[in-house]
Amino acid sequence: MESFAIIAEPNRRTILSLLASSERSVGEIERQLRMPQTSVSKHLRVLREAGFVEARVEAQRRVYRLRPEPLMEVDAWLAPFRRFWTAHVDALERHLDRMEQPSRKGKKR
Amino acid sequence: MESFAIIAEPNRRTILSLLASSERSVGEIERQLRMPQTSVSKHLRVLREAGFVEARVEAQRRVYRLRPEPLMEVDAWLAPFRRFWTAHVDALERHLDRMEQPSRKGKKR
DNA sequence: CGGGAATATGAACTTCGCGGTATATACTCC
DNA sequence: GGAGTATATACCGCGAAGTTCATATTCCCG
Repeated sequence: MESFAIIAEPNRRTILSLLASSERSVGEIERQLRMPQTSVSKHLRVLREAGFVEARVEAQRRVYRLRPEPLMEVDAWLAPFRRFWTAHVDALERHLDRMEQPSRKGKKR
Repeated sequence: MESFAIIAEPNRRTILSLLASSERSVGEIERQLRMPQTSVSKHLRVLREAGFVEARVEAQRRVYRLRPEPLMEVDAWLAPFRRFWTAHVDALERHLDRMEQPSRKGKKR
């Protein structure tokens, strides 16, 4: 599966967000997110195969942690659009500036 | 459908990227991306209903242009992870620094 | 060694979205 | 008003992915 499809799944995004704060075992994820263990394991498998996470074995636990690369890709795809929406917000601000009650002539800032 | 699911579709991402440079009519998209008109129209409908694009009617053409909000949401979701991978890249760089052939003692830079 | 905890895997079922084909709607120009 | 162009919609079939239930595997410990 492909990076964008991976993060299209809400449960997987939740798992990723959880792991963003720190690494966690399957059981911890299971309990904190109140989702069935089998489901957690499968999502983790998908995430692992796509390189979003990696697992360290610790006795009978598997501790999962984030890996940065795939999300960096997503971020890279978004980059070209940022120009666009900052421009938009600027335009909106200028617009609102012109809207702003014309009684007061001395502009703030 | 939800923002992340929308951009999970490769053709839709391509359309969005195309519109990032400038607005375009359905026919222009159809030709530049070599994809069937009916398919383009459907994807545009999905994108429109999710707020990624909006259409202006111009005679018998519809000219589509980007709207920033949904992609900004995606960007916002990504934000917390940026901390994470900049930290990682830094660690990697330090690691590579230590790896770097120890014969030469005077560091470059 | 046997039982229990932690995690993974497999199978069956269901839902959903995409692609394709056919058709409808809307506008323009003669 | 009829032909042609531009775009949208409806219906269908198929495959992919998610959920659940059952079971397998691995490890710990008394």
